[in-house]
Amino acid sequence: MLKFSKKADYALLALQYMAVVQSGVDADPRVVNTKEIAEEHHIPVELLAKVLQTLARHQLIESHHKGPKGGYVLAHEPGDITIARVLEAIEGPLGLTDCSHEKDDHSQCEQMSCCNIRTPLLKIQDSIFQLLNGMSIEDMLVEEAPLIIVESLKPQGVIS
Amino acid sequence: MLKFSKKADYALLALQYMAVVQSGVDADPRVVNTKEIAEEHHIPVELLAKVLQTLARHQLIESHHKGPKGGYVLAHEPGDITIARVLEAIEGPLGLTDCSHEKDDHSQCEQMSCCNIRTPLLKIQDSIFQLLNGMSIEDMLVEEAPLIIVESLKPQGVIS
DNA sequence: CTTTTCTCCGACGCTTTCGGTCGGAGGAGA
DNA sequence: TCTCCTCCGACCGAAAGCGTCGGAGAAAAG
Repeated sequence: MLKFSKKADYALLALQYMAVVQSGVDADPRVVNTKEIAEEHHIPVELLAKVLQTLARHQLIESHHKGPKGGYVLAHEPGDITIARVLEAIEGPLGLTDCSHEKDDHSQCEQMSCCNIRTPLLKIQDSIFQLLNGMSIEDMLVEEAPLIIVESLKPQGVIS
Repeated sequence: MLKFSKKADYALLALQYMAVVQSGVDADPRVVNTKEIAEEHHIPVELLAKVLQTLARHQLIESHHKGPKGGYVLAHEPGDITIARVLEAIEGPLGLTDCSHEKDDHSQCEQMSCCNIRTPLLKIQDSIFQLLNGMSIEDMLVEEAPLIIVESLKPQGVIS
């Protein structure tokens, strides 16, 4: 449960790799193609290609030099590409429950009227969003990942 | 993405309802049966039954008075039943990535040696765990859900 | 004591989503 | 102009999740 899909994993791997190459600390900044990333990380080429297509469609990356010597380039600074944006691009709008988003047909779930756990669940959801929005591809470049502190403040007057 | 399964939703709804009934603020404490919870929340009876079976197998609830006038009772105090425990009971051990847990056959994923995003992802995972362990069924009883603050401290010397 | 009724319990089938694969379109370089 | 390499969209099989059904057991009624 709460597991990232393979596509999400591949997307993060690819973006991190592209950021490393593009920042040019090891070599010259250059465009990278699908095959290179796939072989580097031992993942199926065709599937990664589809993932990169999706990222390009959501304008997180851009395809340059279509043809030989072509490839992808990050469309934004690594610090501007948050984990939340990547996940939303790959897997659509994210939310813990079905009633998290306004449906297009304005239909609401049957349990709405008698749902007593909606509010606390939305709290958890917001916290997770905050978490995923607070970390970006840039934070994945450094060896020491940023320290994230989660603090739970109990409300006054709870049953103890 | 990151969506709870229906079964997890039903489990939380049922546990919250049981806690309310068992605490006896509105009526006398009593055991509750599957049918009552299902009708109260408009969810399929049979599916809820299976969810409650799973919860009982993991000793989060106990079945009493098998037969007429029978039902379930919480096996622990509402404050001791955390969201994380419920999710683990329903959906198995939770983790963002495949390499989160030690496999029984000690096999590790192919990307292990070239995985540069494992550490930051584990950080996020730990934060979510902290979040889910910090909230319990008890916190779902009060109207005002507990305030959860997520704070992200950037490490020193990141690329800016 | 027998019967009935109500409950919990495990196994089965269907639908949807995810993971993976294939062929086609388009552009750059030789 | 030809060839090659890249990106792009559509297709298929597999797995998990969701929902349903019938059976076993125990308590209460007669």
